[in-house]
Amino acid sequence: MKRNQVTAQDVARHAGVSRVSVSRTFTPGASVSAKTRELVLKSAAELGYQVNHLARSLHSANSGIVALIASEVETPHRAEMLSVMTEVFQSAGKVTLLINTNGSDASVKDALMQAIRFRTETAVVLSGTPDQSIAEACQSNGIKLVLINRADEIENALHILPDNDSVGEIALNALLNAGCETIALANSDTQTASILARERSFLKAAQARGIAVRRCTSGLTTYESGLEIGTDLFSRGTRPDGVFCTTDLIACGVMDVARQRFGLQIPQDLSVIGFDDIAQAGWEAYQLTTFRQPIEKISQACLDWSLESGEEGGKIIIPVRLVLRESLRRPAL
Amino acid sequence: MKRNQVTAQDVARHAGVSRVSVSRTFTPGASVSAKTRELVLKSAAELGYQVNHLARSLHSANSGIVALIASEVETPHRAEMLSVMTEVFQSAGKVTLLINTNGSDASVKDALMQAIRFRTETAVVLSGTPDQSIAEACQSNGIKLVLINRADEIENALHILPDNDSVGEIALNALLNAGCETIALANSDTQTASILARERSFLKAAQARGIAVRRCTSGLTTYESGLEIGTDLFSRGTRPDGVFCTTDLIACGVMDVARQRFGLQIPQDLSVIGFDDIAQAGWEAYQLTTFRQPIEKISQACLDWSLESGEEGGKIIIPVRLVLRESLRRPAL
DNA sequence: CTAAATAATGTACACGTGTACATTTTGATG
DNA sequence: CATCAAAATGTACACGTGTACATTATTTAG
Repeated sequence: MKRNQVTAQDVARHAGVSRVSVSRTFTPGASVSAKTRELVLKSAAELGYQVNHLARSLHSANSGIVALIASEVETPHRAEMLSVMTEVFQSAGKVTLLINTNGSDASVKDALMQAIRFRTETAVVLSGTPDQSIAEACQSNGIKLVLINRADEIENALHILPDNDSVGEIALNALLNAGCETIALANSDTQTASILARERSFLKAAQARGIAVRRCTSGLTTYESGLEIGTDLFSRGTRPDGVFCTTDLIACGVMDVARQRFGLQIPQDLSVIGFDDIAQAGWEAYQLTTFRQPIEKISQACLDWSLESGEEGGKIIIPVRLVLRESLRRPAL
Repeated sequence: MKRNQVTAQDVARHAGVSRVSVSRTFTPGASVSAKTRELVLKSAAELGYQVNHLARSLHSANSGIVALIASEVETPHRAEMLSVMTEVFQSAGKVTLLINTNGSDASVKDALMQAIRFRTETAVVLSGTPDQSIAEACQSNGIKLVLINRADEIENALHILPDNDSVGEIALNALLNAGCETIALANSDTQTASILARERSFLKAAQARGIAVRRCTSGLTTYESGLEIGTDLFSRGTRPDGVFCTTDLIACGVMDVARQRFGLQIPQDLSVIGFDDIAQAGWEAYQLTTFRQPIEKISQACLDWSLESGEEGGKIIIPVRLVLRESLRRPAL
């Protein structure tokens, strides 16, 4: 019950050379005469031969495989992240295993187990937090661990996270500069490290100035939650005229419900700030002022660290930038 | 320069059993006593051992790897597709290699070469069209080929495409039922098989009824193209009051420019139909009537065929369904 | 042309795993 | 306890590749 595939042996026979000559032809820097290389390449092309990287990688140190572990892949921000990540890793000759951790809590562990089974060089965790035991299992199998937007510290892993602490101050300033007087914060109920950090820094900045903030949370980090939060915000109590949403999806929901159900004009009646700079934030219907993370830089940092030989982890704080659009009454300076 | 990893040998030593016993413990249906199995599992957990699937797969027929080949992964429809596909394949114990073919034409070929190198069981091509030579190379390496939304026929490959031919008739009827009198078609300039097919079937249906259709195309299949097309549609000639857009992204652009720049009300002044049913189509700001493909079914069909032992290809036409929302004046019956 | 140096090829083994076959252990039956 | 069947374990090899080492062919230096 063997699978039918073209092997180096087949090419060797077809080209009338030895099997090692085939191997050497496809090994950069190996010693083969121009003539036999020619023969081998021709036969390989004819037979449709490609080096079996699975076999190669059980001999050499590197498998050339990187695992991307993420949930909610269909979400705009995640999808962009994955797109850039795959591009960056591919341009370095790596190949990416996309492991979808939908829902289940245990699934991050399962995902990392898969990463081990396929002897991934690196595992980039974009959602969920691995516990120490599985992290150790990764490392004892020579797998480097990168955590994106995770607060929890894991020994020897690389942590990449946006500068959430400075976000609150910037957002608050922008809202105040826009002339907002009743400030609100819209967040999901998800206990994700990064959105909690944004919330915390916003509340802290407000407290430092003695400004009251109405905090309104609901559901998951989705557009639909934005609708709910918006409904709650505008139908009860004093209407806020400035909202910081921890996510663009939530912001879009808040904006839509503000306009459609409450007849509010943006930015005349309401200023909104989001986070992520998803494609829709730039759409005419929203023109949302939001924070952008340099996804390319994050991906590049992942790759660079992944290629390093060292073992020690680290922490990279990525600066974020406020992208000014029309959802603020007067652009902040 | 060996990589440090835990092997079955290590586990065997640690558990005081033979290496094969370890192998058998992780091979369903193999004969191991409960006692040694216990020992092995305990040691494996302690050492963080996971079976090396790369090594396993060069002995057995199946690698357990499936390749998803796509460009524009950050796009809503693609992202959803990938999300569902990975879920479906993962639930069957497979692992997915995401290969991003951004831009370059040759890159589909490169992607398939990667698929061969990693001895993928199946390669699902979501964008770009492979030529016959590389398709043959895949098959001589035992890789099954699935083409999604590709018109070109490839020997022994599975072709899955939506029922584009019936789309035109349905869309036209819906627009006419909504009372539209000046009909337009908005499309990108991309020569993608599926959107060309939709355009053709729409024009054909209109011609069969003697209805004139203004055809307006521009750029890539993006939101921004929608803006351009919309600008062109509403600033020159008779204003259409019904538009079929071959893609939701284009539809969103058309809707936005219609409202923001031309003050048109939807659906009072303009009825719009899209295709794909991306998440944004359901957002309050759009409420776009659009066609939905059963992505889960498509993915499942992929998986099923992938698991089949047979070699022969086939063609599956997937029915599409019109999702009625508020972008049509009067809902079609 | 010979000797030495270099390049090219061949041989043998290693990587980590699964499995056919042979062997040993266990358990059941008389 | 003896006998036999079944279960468990061990041995040896295979999967497709890379590479150290030995060997042969080719080039260079003298």
